[in-house]
Amino acid sequence: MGITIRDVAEASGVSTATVSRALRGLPNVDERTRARVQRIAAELDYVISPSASRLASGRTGSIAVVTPYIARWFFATVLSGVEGVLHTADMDLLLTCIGDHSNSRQRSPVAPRLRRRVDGMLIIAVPPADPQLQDLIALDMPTSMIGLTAAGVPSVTIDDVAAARLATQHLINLGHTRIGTISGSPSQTPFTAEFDREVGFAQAMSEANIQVDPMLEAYGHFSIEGGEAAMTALLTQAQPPTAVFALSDEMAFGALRALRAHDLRPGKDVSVVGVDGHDMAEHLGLTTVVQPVVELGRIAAESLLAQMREGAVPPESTQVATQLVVRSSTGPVAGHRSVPSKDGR
Amino acid sequence: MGITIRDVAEASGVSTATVSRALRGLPNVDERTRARVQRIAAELDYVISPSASRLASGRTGSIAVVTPYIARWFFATVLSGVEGVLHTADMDLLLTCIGDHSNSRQRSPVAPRLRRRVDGMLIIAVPPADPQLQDLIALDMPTSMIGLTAAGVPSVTIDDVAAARLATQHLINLGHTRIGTISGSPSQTPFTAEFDREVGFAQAMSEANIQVDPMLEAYGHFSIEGGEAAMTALLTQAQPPTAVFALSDEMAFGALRALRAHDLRPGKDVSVVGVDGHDMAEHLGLTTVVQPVVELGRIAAESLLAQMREGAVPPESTQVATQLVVRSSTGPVAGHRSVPSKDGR
DNA sequence: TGGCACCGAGGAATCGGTTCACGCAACGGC
DNA sequence: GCCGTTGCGTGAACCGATTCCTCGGTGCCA
Repeated sequence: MGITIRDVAEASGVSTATVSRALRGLPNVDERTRARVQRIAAELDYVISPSASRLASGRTGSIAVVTPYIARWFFATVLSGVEGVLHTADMDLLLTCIGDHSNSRQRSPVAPRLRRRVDGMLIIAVPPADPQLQDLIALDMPTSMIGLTAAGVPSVTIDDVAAARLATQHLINLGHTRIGTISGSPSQTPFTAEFDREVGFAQAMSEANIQVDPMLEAYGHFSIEGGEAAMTALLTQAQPPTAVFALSDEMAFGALRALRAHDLRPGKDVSVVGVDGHDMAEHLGLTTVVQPVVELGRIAAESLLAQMREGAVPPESTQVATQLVVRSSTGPVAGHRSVPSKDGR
Repeated sequence: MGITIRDVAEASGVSTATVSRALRGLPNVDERTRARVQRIAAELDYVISPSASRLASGRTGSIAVVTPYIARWFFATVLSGVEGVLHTADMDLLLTCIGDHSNSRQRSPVAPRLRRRVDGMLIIAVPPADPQLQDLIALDMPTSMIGLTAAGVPSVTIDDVAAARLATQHLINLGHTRIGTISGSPSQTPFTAEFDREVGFAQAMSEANIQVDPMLEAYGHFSIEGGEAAMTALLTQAQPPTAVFALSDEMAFGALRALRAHDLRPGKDVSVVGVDGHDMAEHLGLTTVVQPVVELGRIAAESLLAQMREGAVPPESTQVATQLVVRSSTGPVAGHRSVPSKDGR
């Protein structure tokens, strides 16, 4: 029922070898012959069989995207950037969710499923400690990572340390000194970003000679609910912070909600800054350090394709610039006259 | 360099035919033989070549997911449900973004790319008028649709008419009569859901003998910004509505924001209800009709797999129940004593 | 004019499984 | 004792491209 290359070859009066070369734009085909073959293939509505092509050539023409979550904003947004590039490059995108640590046992390991099945891999922000990560890297195929670094693997990230410093310095510039943090979780396997953002915060604080008060550190597990609970915990202290740095926008959203529940005005009574540039940040008036998430996906995909094309390994890592966007959730500490800020770029 | 089935056959002292059957759990293999083959395959770290298997069997073991958006909440959430099922069924998930109407010209048509490449298709809420949709259906392969119906194709949806009625009746029960709507757009290619939700609204209004005021209809293009603009337009009328039904949660978010900008309290001065059950709805206190989005994806994927397994076509369409969740964004109209509501289920 | 490089093209081996058609042995029923 | 099953297996023909090797012809240069 399917038209094969042989049908096209017969109809064009050439060999299958020539048809193959003609349709793929390879050299050693007369342009008139090529045109004829293309026309006849179109007339016959011929579609190449990917399976046969893959078997014969050894190339699969597909890329696996491995991610711990699909529906979460950051991951879905990166994915859309990746998809655009792969679509244009005419590559198949195999989506594989590795699951987070909590349910990864229920999921069959993904590495074996990828062997012989794809030509390359894109890995999105899998926690470095995830046991599956090593298996993936051990597959030893062209790979590019997003929001995650590993020795010997090209990656695309933002400078999380710098981003956190930017956010923290913004609060400091506004006169805040009692600055709380909402980070992920003390024990669980952290994302790379989590660790770096904590470092950036500490750096900014120490540069400004402000002592970090361990009482002002709360954990929000990178979720909205977690952020809300963390902020509530901070607010109910004897000496609550005047400003809070949330390691992610989603936790910052929760923090804003907690403020409202306590009848406190964001940016007036308590300032909140996040990191990510979540879609909703604008609509909630959240000051945040924006990272170009779609771009992250695009760049990583391009880098992977380049890697596969040449064999010349691209630069180990790319870092993408971030930008502080000030909105209403941050403001000067009561009684402080703000220094005209030159944040962002 | 790769281990082939022949290597396994030699090492086990059987033919490749037997190895093939043994590893795939087919009958006509002695259990002792099967165990031995499995052990040796494992020892050799043998991985079947999907390309060869596909070519020989004619089955690809993969499913295409076709969607207009990847990063938007509804689509990403459906996708995560789909992925879970396909992962468990050991099927490859080929992600293809068809693009929305505005940029679909830049994108190469997806239908030809899918031919001979997948065993089935899942189509997520593509607007029925999208020209690509016909090409996809014409591929004539097992298909299941989500949030979209078409003659002869099994689909999974919510009852959008009922959902809209539920939302509208809730407002009516609270005593509102001047009820505005924020729908998508008057001219553009609508989603199925858009049309049905408008119908449901009209039904509920006419059942309650309330005249629909065409001045109270605004367009929000299913985006937050659009919803904000639409609500602003409604508020600046001579006789603004006391309640607004937004056809999607995202537009409702924009509406809430517009309220805040006008110093109006949601649920007190103006009530807002949405449809979707967006993650953020809870955190913004939005009353909404919740649809089980992950479930939608799961059911559709299961239905597709069933369709492929048997050949017995499953029921044309599944409709999933929705639930009204009342939060703070809706409240009785000023001076009205609410009837104890029995909404939702 | 002989030699050489190059272009366009064909023949056929190959990729690595799947599956059809059949072979062989043991077994049970009559 | 013969025959039809049933259970296990094998051999070999595909599946539909890709690609290496070969080959005739042509134009160019010495």
